Amino acid sequence: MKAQQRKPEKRPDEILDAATRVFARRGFEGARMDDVALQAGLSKGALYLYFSSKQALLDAILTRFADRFTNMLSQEMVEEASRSPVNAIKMLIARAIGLASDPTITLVPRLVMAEAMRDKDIAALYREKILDQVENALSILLQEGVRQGVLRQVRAPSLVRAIAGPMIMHMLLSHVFVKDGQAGLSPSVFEEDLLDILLGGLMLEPTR
Amino acid sequence: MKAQQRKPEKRPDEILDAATRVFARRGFEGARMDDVALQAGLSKGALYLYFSSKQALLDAILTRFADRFTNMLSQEMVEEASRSPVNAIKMLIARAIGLASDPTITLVPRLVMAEAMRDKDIAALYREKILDQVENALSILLQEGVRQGVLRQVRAPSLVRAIAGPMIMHMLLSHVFVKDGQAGLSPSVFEEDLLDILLGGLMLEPTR
DNA sequence: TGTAACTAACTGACTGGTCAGTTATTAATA
DNA sequence: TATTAATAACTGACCAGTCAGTTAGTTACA
Repeated sequence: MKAQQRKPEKRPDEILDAATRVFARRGFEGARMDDVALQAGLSKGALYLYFSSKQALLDAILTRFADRFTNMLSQEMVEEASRSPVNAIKMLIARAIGLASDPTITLVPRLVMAEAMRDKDIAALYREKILDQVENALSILLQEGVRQGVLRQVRAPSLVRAIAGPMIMHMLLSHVFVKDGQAGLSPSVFEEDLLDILLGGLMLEPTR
Repeated sequence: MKAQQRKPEKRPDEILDAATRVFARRGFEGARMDDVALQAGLSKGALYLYFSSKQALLDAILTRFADRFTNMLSQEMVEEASRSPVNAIKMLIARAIGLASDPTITLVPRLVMAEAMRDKDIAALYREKILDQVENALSILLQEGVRQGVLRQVRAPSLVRAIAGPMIMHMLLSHVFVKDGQAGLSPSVFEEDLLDILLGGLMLEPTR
């Protein structure tokens, strides 16, 4: 279907989708605007009618993702926190594993991880828009759990590492460092094990 | 000091050190061979006397790191495994946190994470040379712990995610997504918390 | 209804700059 | 002097961004 026959008002989102795929595959530097255009079903020139530069495209991808992410940390979970922090953590982990297991949803986080290494601005943007949000949510859960006497008292930054870390690792092992010809760890099995470890601990008879 | 007055036999390592810094800072695609040469105190042409291409430089960086890494998973730890798997895990985590906290040592893992996204070969190399090694070591620890009745029975891939994940996250938060003007989480504090969580569990009165 | 005028959306050839890799030459040393 | 190490100037491919021109769709009017 030719470009002019599709709805022009959808063009920015179409272009961002295309750019996300291409950037994730080739990296920002390695991606060519011609490839983005091809993916979007447009000519390169047309891209510049909607975005002023390659960098602007990257910024827009991140901003769009950050906005969407905000909606993922649902209100529902925050409410559950006051009732049962442990249940809220279970919900959070289950949902996060679902997201981390999806190759499409993880495109942007993977892209960000790669680009943040060389671009302080992107790192700062992601830090503020996503990571701080996660730390904040976990901090509330933790505080409530400690108050109710059901959770161990640890520092929030440690908790972020202990919970978000396994998610990142799962994402990397599932979509980047793939063992080919071998089925990855299934989300439900991982969920079961991770809840055992994080909630109950690795040791069977804790002595600490 | 002029290039010709230094020892030529050290040149390959010097070049790899320089390339590691430049690649980690700019990314592989974004790095310029002129910058690598400048860092190494050489001209660009001289680089090509030691490495046949930019890609060869990257491969050599990874191979050298993989070789060094093998020595880090010390024999000592494997021996401790049979005596006390729990202690061995404590040692492993303490050492890994030390490594993950060091901005120089983490240069290569950070570089790899960025490049593996767009290069299947690099991903496969790192998977085989590093990640499988880690999984193997943890698997042995786990097996022994379960046999002795001190560790919970979980799948090895889940354990890799639960233990290596927080390390990666710590590395990312310490060296990539840095909150500026704010001191990061200290390694010793993180170690204390992570051992509490992983070994004893988040819940104070486990019901599972 | 048919057609002429208009315009938003798009195209693809082109340009200027960048950079991996090469080569002709020079310096150091045995 | 012969050999090894290194340089600096160069080449050619590549690509972000530009722009003159095209196309498809819309409005105005007889």
